[in-house]
Amino acid sequence: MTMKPMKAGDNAGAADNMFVDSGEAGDGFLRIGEMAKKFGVTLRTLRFYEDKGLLHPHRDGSTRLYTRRDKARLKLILLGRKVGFSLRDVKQMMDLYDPSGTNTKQLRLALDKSEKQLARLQKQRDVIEDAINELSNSMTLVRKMLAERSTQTNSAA
Amino acid sequence: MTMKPMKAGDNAGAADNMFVDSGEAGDGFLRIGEMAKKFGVTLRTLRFYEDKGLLHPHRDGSTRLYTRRDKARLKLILLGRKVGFSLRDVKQMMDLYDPSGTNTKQLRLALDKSEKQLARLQKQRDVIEDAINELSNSMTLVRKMLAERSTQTNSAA
DNA sequence: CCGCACTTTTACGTTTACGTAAATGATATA
DNA sequence: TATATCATTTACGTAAACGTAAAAGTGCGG
Repeated sequence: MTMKPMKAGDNAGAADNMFVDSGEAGDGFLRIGEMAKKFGVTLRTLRFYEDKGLLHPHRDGSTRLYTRRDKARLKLILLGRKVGFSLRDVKQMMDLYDPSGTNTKQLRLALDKSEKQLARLQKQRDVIEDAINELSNSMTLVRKMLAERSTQTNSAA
Repeated sequence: MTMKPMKAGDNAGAADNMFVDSGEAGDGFLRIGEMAKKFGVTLRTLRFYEDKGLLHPHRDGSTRLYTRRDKARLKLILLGRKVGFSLRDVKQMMDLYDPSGTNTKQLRLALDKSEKQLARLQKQRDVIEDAINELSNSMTLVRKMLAERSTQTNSAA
């Protein structure tokens, strides 16, 4: 009876309860490879996040074991990245999290940062719109120049 | 009396200038500081562009002298940057410019690159729109959480 | 002749989020 | 045992577009 270490991808939505805190080996602990696959990131990324203090997986000897908490944190990190926060910002916000409190300060900070980030995003969008317009204009010009060249039989500068 | 070696094959009096200069040193030759001020870039930027082969100002000894041609090129560079081209792309397109030809190949390359860049820009815009929406949603959530917290107990008088 | 503004070259620093070895260890299967 | 897969740490590399000294040369007014 070989207890395999369970290939990643087979345990996607199984153990997801919030109150299991087994001291020994319980399922729901992912090794780095499984964690990476589950979230579509690389091993390097997970180690990097840990190095930056964003994740704190348990250890079995030297092997990282990711818990439900780590999954929640990673989910937040990836959301933060998606909306354009730097990892530093994400960390700053996460560091304020206190499971035994109201987290009002954390929420305020998050909201504050979010407002600024939203402004940045809107500005970026405007810049891009501008670029799109300018580029479109240039392309129209170039197309005209090419059209002229192809209708002309010959010419010299 | 320093006779600067004028390039013979250049465009003598071509109708290409868009600005009238006021602070030039000599016959329409700008020194680096004037050039920088005129275009709103730093000295470092001009030297950097030269180092990358995007600009080729003349020299009076060791002093850079920017001609009308350099101004036109810089204008193009800055336009390229604005619409999101890399300096490498800009160089690649400029390197194909031949004042004695029809420049069909250059125009085609520019158009090709432009189409791809336009696609990238539109994609970026979409990503940003996505981010804006996600962030807005998160903010709504956070606001609700904060509202709950403040309607519960207390309140700072 | 002095000082000051301007310019020159060289070259390392900055930013962000990882990529990419290199060398080694641990576990599992054949 | 041999092989394969997964894991570890350390640390330099990457990309883009310059920033920022550092140390020295050039030109002009006073």
